[in-house]
Amino acid sequence: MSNVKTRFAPSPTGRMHVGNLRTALYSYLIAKHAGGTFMLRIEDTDQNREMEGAVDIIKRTMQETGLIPDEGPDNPGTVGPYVQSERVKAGIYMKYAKMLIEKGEAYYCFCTQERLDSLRREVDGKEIMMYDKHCLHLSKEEIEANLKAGKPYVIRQNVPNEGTTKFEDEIYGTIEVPNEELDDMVLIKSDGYPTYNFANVVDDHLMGITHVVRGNEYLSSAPKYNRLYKAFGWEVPTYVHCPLITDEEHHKLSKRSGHSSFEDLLDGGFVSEAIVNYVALLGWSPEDDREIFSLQELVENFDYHRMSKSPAVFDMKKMRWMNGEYIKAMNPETFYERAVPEIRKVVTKDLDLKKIADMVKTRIEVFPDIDDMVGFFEELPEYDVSLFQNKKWKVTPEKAKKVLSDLLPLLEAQQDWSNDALYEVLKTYSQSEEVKPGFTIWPVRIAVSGKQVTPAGATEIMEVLGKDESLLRIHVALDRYLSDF
RNA sequence: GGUUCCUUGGUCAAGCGGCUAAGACGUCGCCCUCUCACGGCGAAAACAGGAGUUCGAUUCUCCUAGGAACUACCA
Repeated sequence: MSNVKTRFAPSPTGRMHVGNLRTALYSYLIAKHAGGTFMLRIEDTDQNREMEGAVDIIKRTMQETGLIPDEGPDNPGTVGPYVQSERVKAGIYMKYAKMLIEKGEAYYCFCTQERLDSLRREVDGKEIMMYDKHCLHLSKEEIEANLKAGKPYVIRQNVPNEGTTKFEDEIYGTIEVPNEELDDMVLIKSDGYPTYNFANVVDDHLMGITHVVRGNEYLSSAPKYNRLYKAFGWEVPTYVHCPLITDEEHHKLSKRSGHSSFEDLLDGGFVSEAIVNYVALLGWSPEDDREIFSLQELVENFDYHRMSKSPAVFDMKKMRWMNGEYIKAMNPETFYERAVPEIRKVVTKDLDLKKIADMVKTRIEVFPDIDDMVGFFEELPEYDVSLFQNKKWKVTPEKAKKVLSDLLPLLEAQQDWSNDALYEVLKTYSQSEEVKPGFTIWPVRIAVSGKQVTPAGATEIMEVLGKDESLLRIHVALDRYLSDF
């Protein structure tokens, strides 16, 4: 057992978008590849943004993706509690914040919202604010008096205005930031809750996290966290910042961007293994050309030193391709189970669903693709007579009419309505007429399906449709669509 | 605006001083074929620009340009 310990620390604000999912995945992989521990911590320090049921979504997502935490709210280890609101109640954060005040690394701030607002200014349409250290200069007496008077306060980190702060990231190397750029960020909010900035440092240390894996949006604030570790005299963890995942406009994926959450993808007919697999390859590549990886195979192969720095666009096309690969690799039973509900949306008749499922398996990328493909089994769609036209086989409506009229008595006499037998009938007829089988089959396909493109051969379709329905459809073609020719 | 990071085909990416610059998705073509798909074969398509360092830069350094992230009592 190695001593590597990572954590996934989401805040329960809704569905999990794929950027978060990938962070969780990389965090898991780094721990598991090293034989270490993977932990889940819930960061619910913002009561305003918290969403009912979001914790369940997180847990369910981790369950479905296989990213099972070794420690977490449901299976506590020795460093709990694993939910930050519970840690607040235990007084953990306040205790450490006060330690920082004693060291002069933090201070009480009693500034009102109005005063803070007055510090705000707008640049390029964006509002920016830098705290002016006003309360740093309060005397001991003033602070005491304010506290006694019950004035609301926050606790801020005290960052000097000179010098620079640097830290090491495993992916990005040394990052150095001038201190004057570092705001005196709030550590403890006026409601007594810690901010992410503070809770995260305290918890990661207390919970023994060795590798902090998180999104690259924290890269520029990481120096501030480093100052906190140093102020406490704690060992700084290994940082692994992951490159961003963006939409096709190259903007960070956010909850607002739509079909980008794990659950949205599941709803859209993607399988979770494919999602995990695809997302793993956004920002990391193996040594060889392999692209299909199970979670276990990822654990074996994942070396975080091969992570890339540049942001990656989430490409729905490739995601779909990969999902198609997983669908094709599914065993027929599993596929059948997942396909039936989709087929049932459009086919209510008592047909052989197993055969229909087999037809679509290599033709879809995502389950809802099935809908458009098999609707004609339920009901013959309206179609245009021009569909009978085919340049490759040189079929015209006139010729189609002859073929179908010729075939009708042969098919009516046909007993064995299996695909093979039916194909024989068509082939034999073609030979006697001295035409290619394709010439004969084309009109049959149109008549029987009302479509030029079908997920199966014409005779397979007839087999599923059954004799009565097939003949009925050929009659419809002759009487309704081809009567004028 | 400031700070930080990023920059190989449309997209994901390999490359870690010397290569005809991999591979995958997508696109296009051909083959297979009872249409479509699957499968097979093939094609088009990239080192942002400029200075250095070097015998030699996609690879190292600097500058420019472009993009992104951050800049909250959100995480």
